[in-house]
Amino acid sequence: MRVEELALPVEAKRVLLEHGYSELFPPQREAVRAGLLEGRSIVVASPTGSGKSLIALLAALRVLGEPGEGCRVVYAAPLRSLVYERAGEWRSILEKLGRRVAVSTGDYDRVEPWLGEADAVMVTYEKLDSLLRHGAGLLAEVCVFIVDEIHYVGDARRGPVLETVIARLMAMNDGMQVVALSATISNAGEIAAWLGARLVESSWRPVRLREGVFNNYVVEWSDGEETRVEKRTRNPTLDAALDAVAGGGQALIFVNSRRKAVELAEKLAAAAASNGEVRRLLDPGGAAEPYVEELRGRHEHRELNEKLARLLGMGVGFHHAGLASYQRDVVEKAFRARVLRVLVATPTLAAGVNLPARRVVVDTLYRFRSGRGSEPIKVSEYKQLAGRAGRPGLDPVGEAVIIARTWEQAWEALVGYVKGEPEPIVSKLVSEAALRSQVLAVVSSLGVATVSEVASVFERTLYAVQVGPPFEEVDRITWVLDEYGFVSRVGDVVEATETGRRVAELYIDPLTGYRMLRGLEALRAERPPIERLLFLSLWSPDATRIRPPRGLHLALEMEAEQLLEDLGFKPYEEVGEADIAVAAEALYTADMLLDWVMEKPEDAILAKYGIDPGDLRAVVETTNWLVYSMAQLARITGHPAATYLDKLTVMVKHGVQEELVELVKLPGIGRVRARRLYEAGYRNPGDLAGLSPEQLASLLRGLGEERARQALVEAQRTATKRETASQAGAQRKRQRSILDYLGG
DNA sequence: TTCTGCGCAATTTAGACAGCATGTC
DNA sequence: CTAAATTGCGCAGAA
Repeated sequence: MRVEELALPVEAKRVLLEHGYSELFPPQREAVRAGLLEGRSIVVASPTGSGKSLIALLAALRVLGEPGEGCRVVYAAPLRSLVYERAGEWRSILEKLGRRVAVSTGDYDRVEPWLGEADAVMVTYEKLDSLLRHGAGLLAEVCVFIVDEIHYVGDARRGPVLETVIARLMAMNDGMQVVALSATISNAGEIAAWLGARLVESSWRPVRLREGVFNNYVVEWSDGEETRVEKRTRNPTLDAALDAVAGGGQALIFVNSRRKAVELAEKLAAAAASNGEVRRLLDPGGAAEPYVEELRGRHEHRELNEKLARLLGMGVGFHHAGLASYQRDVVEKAFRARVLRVLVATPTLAAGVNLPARRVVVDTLYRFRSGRGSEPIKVSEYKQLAGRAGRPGLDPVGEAVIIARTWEQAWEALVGYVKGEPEPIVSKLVSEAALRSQVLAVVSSLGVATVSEVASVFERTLYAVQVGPPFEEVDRITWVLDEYGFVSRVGDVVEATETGRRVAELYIDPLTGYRMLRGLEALRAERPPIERLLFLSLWSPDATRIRPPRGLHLALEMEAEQLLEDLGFKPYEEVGEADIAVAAEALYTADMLLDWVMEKPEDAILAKYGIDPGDLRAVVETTNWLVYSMAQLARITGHPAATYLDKLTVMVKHGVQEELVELVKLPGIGRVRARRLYEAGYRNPGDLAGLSPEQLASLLRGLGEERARQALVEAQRTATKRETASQAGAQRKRQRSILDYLGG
């Protein structure tokens, strides 16, 4: 079946051909035969790389393929990176057809103001949930809903969001086409039945996959063949990788800890240094230079950049979530350019962007899970890793190799994983945390409703299909929310309170909101101590925390107990031991954030707390959101610290003291430059008025004149707006909501 | 007094979603 | 209240 033959508008087909799509892959053909282009709902369960993204695009083109009214297409995926990657393709194609594609994720900077008029809206699951909570009108006009990686419904943390969103969207849009894309799963039929969809199952891959188990320097492949592996480094994992490199391919090693990722990369580099053959196998020659320079040229993250640069220069890399995003980018690009022959990575790489290699080496099938010790990963997780093997066009066959350390392990790997079947997807909707959040969202959007009306929203979830409608659980949760003060329940009738509605919109866990409000009661002042405010944000189920070293545990816990008591929470009575341990972590993380807002240099913070750039970024990002939420809660409850919390939001985001809050809002001005300006006597945007772009640029190292000009324009704008605002006097502006720019 | 080697105890252990366009006398 | 792997520590004995 060829693209030309498809029942799509001529123009759409022309653009597809232009982009190199001509012949359909088998799963794509089957999807079309199953009615993809007639608007049938479809579940496609097939391996990574089998062409599911074109299936999604075809579904969009069915309704957006020619100019005219059309209707809305929503695409949802679990990771921002996936949304952006897909959006790039969609834009290049749909925009040629006069359609508007909007991307909306939690990255505020990238929200298009015209989201409300977009033809295609591309979002993360949570963002879609958030749009629903804000009552975005566009969601009632969806005719095609594409859910990528739908197997995430089985994920304990994110699955409940996904299945509720799907249920609500299906209920809102009768006859909506649902196109769900999934990895291979064992109960795809059940998922299809849930969605009222036809099932397309396929094991077809663009490159054949061979799986095997390494034991005692012999790889036993699933087809019974055996290959000997040469001992080059005496480390089985590295030798299994080098074996593929010797054959002209690249290898991707998956490990279960960051330390191991770095360690293996270093070991391989050491082997290259002492062994000529290994060195020749890996040597990137001058090709590594641009990547190495990019890292050495930065003046922050010195230690990590030097380590990474040294390794990249030898053709080896590591990759994990502790890296800053530019560092990850460099590593990914270098691997794609085949400058790196071996890359050692944690599972980030398997879930995120597409980065295949001829051979995938799975160092271990075990992973640590807090509270449960080391336990075997799921078969589906292994399949996800193995699925990265084989670069289309470059490798004749992809190979996945599991490293076994004993005969027993080898047997388990072969029988349980290589020949194993992925687990079925099971709904995780009914958990306290998931339900309280989702039930509040539903109550909040329904207005006044009976408990059974609320519960009926969950009738179209996967949980309802697998277990039955969760009526009793929903009923119970409404009482919990009533206790928190976010819902008022009288008899069987429920209604969200004002704070309840705001908590739902802010997208924080109701427990987070409840704790914040209670804690704020004990901090009734205009300027409560920063560390207490930070602690309150960090002691929440939504927060990202860093782990204190063991030695500090006892002291931190004692301090945490005291702090909890001061904030009005009774340790051991209402706050359990586990939450006190969380509080100790929160305290430690608050210490770090305090250094951050005191403008301690980033590298000094990383060293002091033993963390990597990516960790600091994660803490800053989530805490910024939580402090913002706390500020909002303070505002609507008339708390005196509201204004100060607004400032703290900016201080956390940029890592600055209070006096730099205004300066740091200017584009191109971060914590370092703002401090420089301040010390030079420019204490707020208005002070910059007399400066020319050249003057500003020369004042701030590394800032180009164009960026300087933009900063000055913004400074000018801020200064005048302030004047008009004060002239406007008592006239109070309506509280803005997200709807103002959603057009909902 | 300092260094080395051994065995046991202590320590550590992946990832990444969400809000928002301001506020003074 | 889990478990594998690595690091840290204390101690004995040698230099």
